[in-house]
Amino acid sequence: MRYTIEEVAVKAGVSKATVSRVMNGTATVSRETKTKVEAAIKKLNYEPNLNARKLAGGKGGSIALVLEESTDQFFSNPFWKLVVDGFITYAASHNQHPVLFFHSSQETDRGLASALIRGNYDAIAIFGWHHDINVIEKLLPKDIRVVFGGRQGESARFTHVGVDNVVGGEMATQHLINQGCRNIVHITGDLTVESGRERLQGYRNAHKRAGLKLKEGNIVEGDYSTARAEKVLLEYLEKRDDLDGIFAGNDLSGIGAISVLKEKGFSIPTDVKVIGFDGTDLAKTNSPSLSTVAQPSYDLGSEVARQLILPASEKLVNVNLPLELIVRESSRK
Amino acid sequence: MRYTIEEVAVKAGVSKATVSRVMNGTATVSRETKTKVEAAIKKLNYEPNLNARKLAGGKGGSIALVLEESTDQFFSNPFWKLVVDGFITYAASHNQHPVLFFHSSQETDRGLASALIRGNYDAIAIFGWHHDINVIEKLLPKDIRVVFGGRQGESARFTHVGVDNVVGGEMATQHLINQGCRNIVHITGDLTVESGRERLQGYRNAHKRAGLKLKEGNIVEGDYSTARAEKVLLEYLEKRDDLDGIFAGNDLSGIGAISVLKEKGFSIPTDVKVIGFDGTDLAKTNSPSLSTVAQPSYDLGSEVARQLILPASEKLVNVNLPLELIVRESSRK
DNA sequence: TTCCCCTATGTAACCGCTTTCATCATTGCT
DNA sequence: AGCAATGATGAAAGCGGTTACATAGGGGAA
Repeated sequence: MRYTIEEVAVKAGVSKATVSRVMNGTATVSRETKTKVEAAIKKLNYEPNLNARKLAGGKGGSIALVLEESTDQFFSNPFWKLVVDGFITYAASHNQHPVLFFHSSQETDRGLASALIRGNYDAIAIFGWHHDINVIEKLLPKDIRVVFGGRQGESARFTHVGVDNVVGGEMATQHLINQGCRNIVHITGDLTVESGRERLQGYRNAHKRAGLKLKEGNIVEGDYSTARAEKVLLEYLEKRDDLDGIFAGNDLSGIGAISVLKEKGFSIPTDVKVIGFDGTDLAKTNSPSLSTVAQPSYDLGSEVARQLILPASEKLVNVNLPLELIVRESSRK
Repeated sequence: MRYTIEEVAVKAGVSKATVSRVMNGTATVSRETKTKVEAAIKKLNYEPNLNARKLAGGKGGSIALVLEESTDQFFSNPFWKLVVDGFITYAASHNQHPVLFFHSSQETDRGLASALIRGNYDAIAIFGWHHDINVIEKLLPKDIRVVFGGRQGESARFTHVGVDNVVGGEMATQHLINQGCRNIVHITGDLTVESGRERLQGYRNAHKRAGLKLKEGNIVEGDYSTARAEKVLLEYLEKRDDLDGIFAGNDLSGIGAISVLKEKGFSIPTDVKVIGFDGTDLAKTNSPSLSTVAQPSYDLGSEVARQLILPASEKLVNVNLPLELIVRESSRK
């Protein structure tokens, strides 16, 4: 059976209270007593009962990572692998064993909130949330720390770690313009998601700044998937074929675009230059290799984890991570 | 603030005990009282405190899915997506919101066990475990149900849901033999994992049954990844090139094998026939499409979830799911 | 009617931990 | 030497549930 704090106390010849103090470092305990208690803990292989601890008001040292993504997107986009890696690795190095939640769209927000509440985590990271942030704000107890990943938060209560997708969209578009493109198609990301809308905004901004007129017809709506990008680009090409550049909402879409272009006999980058977004390995290994605006995905994960684990006293602030333009074959002059 | 059982009791005009009984259905309660209590619960939007409940000995209704896979493998192999999908979907349809654990190899087994213990789940599914099953057996309290996925268990205490990998290996190899292959290379899976060893055994069995002599040199060790398959096959081809069939440990490896073969000028399936394992979409969309021994991945996930959720009174039994030979271009005559 | 059993519900103990409050021994100052 | 401040520790009261045990009606059999 599992030992309890009582047994540790007896073994160490002290009271439960003292054992608790030693474990949590919440009060001064003499060196001597501390040593005794620690020895007892180790000898008994004692694991505190988290339920009891949390019930009594203590922190449990458990954190959760919520992924509001279809499993399709999640598994097909290497971006997520890096984020998760960064998150888990950072957490592990701080002795935390994070738990993952998938929030499939079939479920209600309340369902998720309910699961999170019941799970009683100290801190929760949420990636890809594209609902009303209020749902979370209302449903979760105030003492649970929440950090949003990859999103520009508008909440006073929660912080976020992300990238400036507007700037990213500008970088990508500007690059194509610099390379001589004048008729750039944007295969958007998922426009129900903030990042998708922001990258589109960047695309608009770059046109304005360069004094280029933007044809609304050049904006075709994707959803971050390869299949969808291929489909919408094909539809686009049925109507016009004078494009000379494509800014795809992410690498997956960019790869889809390239495969369609190749199939249709366009030469890349001579006829059409293409750039993606995310900076995944897929872009690197694609043929031709795909230029991209790279997000520090791994760092995104680890920074979020860092914020989650920071002591409660620490004041959190929003963090914007840098983007990097990576030029490869698909957009060379 | 969150309401407690006490407040529900007051609101309903009954005692805490009765509220508890209504929630858990652990004793007979009159229709009338039951209705009152349920109304109170609904009106207050009451969510029981899981910690308190579990502390008091109740079941919490939380289940965990542990994935003992490198995130690399996990994200690159669509097999896992289906398993997770099946698991989550089944659980969701039974009002369970499962939690995922990644067990990165950096951590100690104890670390995982410790996290699991602390998390206090009612039931735990473990996929891809390739350590001593005893670790789990020793560390986890006896009242936690554990089901292993994709593994032939040898434990009296735990059940498993999986496929017969030996038979699968035989099916694949036998198929190639039927197609006329006489010099079949086996790019093994990860031999540190049971499934890898079993598929290899099937490969051996098929040779024996067919009365074919097996060249040990034809067994090249992969690790279920595409990259590794390409590497070891290239090494193999440097020495001999008279092979006429390849049984790859999984689809990922099969795809790697095909790309190497194509590059080296072999024609598929004319010169060399190839078959993979798993039945992922990757096999279907590959060019040429890859024959495979399909696992019911989705069902694997959902069956494990089903076992996890079954009432405690139910006696669990090991389940072997059927495999299916799918013949595609890569192994046609 | 009386006794017994069964149903419906309340009372209170307990799960394992944290934390407030009280106690006691020191230590430092005046 | 006397007293306050300080440090170390124990006792006990919860935290929000579950459940064993007790109690109070009601109905049927004797």
